[in-house]
Order: sequence, then structure tokens, then C-alpha cells
Amino acid sequence: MGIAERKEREREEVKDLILNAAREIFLSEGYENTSIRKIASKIEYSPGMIYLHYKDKNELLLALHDKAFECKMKALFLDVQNIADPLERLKATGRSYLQYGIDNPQDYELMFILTCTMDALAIKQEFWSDGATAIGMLKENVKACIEAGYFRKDLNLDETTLLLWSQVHGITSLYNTERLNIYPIENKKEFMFRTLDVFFTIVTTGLA
Amino acid sequence: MGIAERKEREREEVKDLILNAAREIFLSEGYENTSIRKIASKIEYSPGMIYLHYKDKNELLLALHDKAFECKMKALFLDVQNIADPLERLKATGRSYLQYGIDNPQDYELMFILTCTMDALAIKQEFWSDGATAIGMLKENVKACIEAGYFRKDLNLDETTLLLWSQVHGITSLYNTERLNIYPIENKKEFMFRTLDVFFTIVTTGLA
DNA sequence: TGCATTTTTGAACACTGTTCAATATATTTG
DNA sequence: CAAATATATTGAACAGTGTTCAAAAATGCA
Repeated sequence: MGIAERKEREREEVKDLILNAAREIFLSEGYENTSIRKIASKIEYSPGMIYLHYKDKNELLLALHDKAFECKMKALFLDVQNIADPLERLKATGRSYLQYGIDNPQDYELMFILTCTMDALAIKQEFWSDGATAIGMLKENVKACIEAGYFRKDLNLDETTLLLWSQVHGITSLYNTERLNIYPIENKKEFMFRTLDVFFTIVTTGLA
Repeated sequence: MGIAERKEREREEVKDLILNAAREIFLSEGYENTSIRKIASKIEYSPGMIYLHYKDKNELLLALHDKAFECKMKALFLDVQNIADPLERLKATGRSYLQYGIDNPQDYELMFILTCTMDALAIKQEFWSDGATAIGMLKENVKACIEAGYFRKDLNLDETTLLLWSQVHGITSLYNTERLNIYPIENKKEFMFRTLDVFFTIVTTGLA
């Protein structure tokens, strides 16, 4: 009998309904102002009902994190895969990452700044596989740069990968947390991309 | 008559009493768990009393931010001033910054990650002068590196300064927000410092 | 239709930041 | 010294938070 299946499907539908409502509130009002009660009232359910689908708020936020990774970060890395030259691919990845980070500050916060997501993973005794996969692709790119002769062969793969990741993350997060307001520059975004270009310049002339 | 002066002094003492209690709770329990009621009960006052000395919670957190900058960040930059060679001074600053950031994650969050501090400044229509001063000193250091012939003369000062700042901030914040847990490395701190060394290596061999 | 099972509710608990009339303390004046 | 004024402090109240769970409503099955 298909009742169990239908129930399961309905459960998934409600879970998605919650997630989409949560996402809408999260994107428009931010992390601090996303409350269980607001989500519940948006989909016209009681607050307690959400806890029948998500263990707690952190798990719900982790689901939002997963969606952002699935929909955006994955696409970001796949989009640059058709760039044959590994160095050009690396540069394009960095620029796309920065662009995505400043265009989607809420998602970026959830993915790379807030610890509630890491807490949710820790409780489930799970690994941050989304992050590991993304950085793994970056690592492959670095490896290709070494093999193509762009970077020195004696470089440590993980160190070089972290170097790149932390550079773009640093610029992105300083901007998103308003720390770059110390610069009285009209076009801050251009300033950041120019800085990233300086980085790529010294990487190419220095790592080779 | 010295009554007004005494009152003023007493007000400052109470303000300090609040700040020290807040700091204790903040350092041991973190940002999320630092509440006005906890601070008030620690110093055996009513919650409302705190609002006679600090406009709101953000202003109190900004005061904690200021203290961290005053006590630690300033000392960090002054300590390296006796290093004559500008490049060695720059490297030492970067390493000290990273070390301070991972040794004092709560303070670091307040100074360079949380936006509540920037919100408090914005409401008071004030500039983030603590940050600007610190990065200004870094900029001076970069300038000295250019003048000493370590870096190319055509480099943009602000871009190069941001390059350095965002690199160390990136490593520090990725570690503090547990994102480096994707690396199954036993000694993560060593890994970070090695990465920073790679950065300085490419900076010296590349920026020159 | 009646019974059993599942789903959903919403009040309750212990918190949070913040305000403000009432109270308590301290100072000045008669 | 006592009364009047001025300052300091309180704590209840408001509107919110995440979370739980007994009770109520809805559904499935005989």
C-alpha cells in the first residue's frame, strides 16, 4: 500500500515548505532576525511543528547552509571547469568566490563565518563535507597549476591551497563585516578585485 | 566644591565595574552568552542600572572592543617597532597578529568579525578609528618595505596593505570559525604558520 | 461508525534586551 | 537638625527568543 510512501512524500514537502520560508526570512532579515516563530507564522503552522522536522534551530540553519552550497558553490566550481588553463581557472574561481561572497552576504556568513552550522555538524558527529569538497576542488586546481609548471614543484599542496582560500575569504569577510569602511574609497568592490589581482600577480611571478 | 568631581569619579568606577564584569563573562562564556542580566547580577546591581552607563548592549560590547584594542592590539604593533628591518617587522607583525587571534578568539571576534561593534559606531556616527590606526601602521610598514627596496615601487599602498591584512585575517578567522577542521592535521597551528611563511616567501620573491 | 494511530497545537518554561514609574539614597536649603 | 530638592537605583512590565510536551484535532483502519 502506498500510504506510507505518500506520508513520506508529504513529510518531505512540509520539510521543504519550512526550509523555503526559513530561507526567505533569512535572506531578507538576516541570521539574527530569523526566528522559529516567524517561520512558523509565515507558513501558518504552530512553532512546535517545526521541531517535528528539524531537531533544533541550528539543524535548520545547517539545512539552509547545505542548500546554499548545493545550489551556488557547486555551480561556481563547475562553471570554471571548462577553463582549460589551470592558472586562469584558479583566477576565475577566486574572482567568482569573491563576487558570490559580496553578492550573497547572508549565505556567505552561514557557509564560512557562523559557527552554528559547525555546531550542528559536530552534534550529528558529521564532517563538513561541503566545505571539504569545495576546497578539495581548489586543491586539485592548485595541483594542476604545479603540474603545468605555473607553480614550483616543492610547494606543499595544502599550504598553498589554504593560502589561496584564506586570501579570498579574508577580503570577502572584511568587506562583509564592514571593516573596509576605514578606506574612504568610493568603489570598494573594485578596490577588492584590484587587490585580488595584485595577489594573483605576485603568486604567478613568485610561486613559479 | 569637589562633590561633582567625586560623583564623576564614582560614575567612572561603576562604569569600569560593569566593563570588567562584562569582560569576565564575555571571555569565559562568549558573545552569545553574555547577557545584561548576568553582568548585573555579577556585580549585584539591577539590570536597568547598566543602561544608566551604557546606551545599549552594543555600546557595552564596543567598550569591550575598545579595551581589547587599547590593551593588546596597540601593544602588538608597538612591540615590533624596534625591529629595524621593515620586511622582518612586517613578518613579525603578521605572526603576532595570527598568534593573538588564535589565542584570543573572543576578542578577535569582537574586533574583526562581529558587526555589533560597527553598528554601535555607526549609530554614534563615529569612525572605526582603532581599526584605521592599526591598519595605518601596517600601511606605514608596507611603505617602508617599498622604500627599502623590498617591494616594487609601482605597488599601490592600500591594495598591498589589504593584501597582507586579509591574508592573516583569512587564516585567523577560518581557524577560529572551525573551518580548518576539514584538514585532518594534528597540529593545525603549525600548519597555519607554515602557510603564512609561504605567503611571506612569495611576497618577497614576487613583490620585489 | 467506532477505535487506534498519527499529526498538530499552543500554553508553559526559562531565557533575552530594554524602558520607566516608583522607590531609596544623597545633597542642599531653611 | 528637619524639610525639600535632586540624584541614583530598582524591579516589574513589555515584547520578544528557543524549546518542550500534554492535550486536542485529524487521519487511517476495521
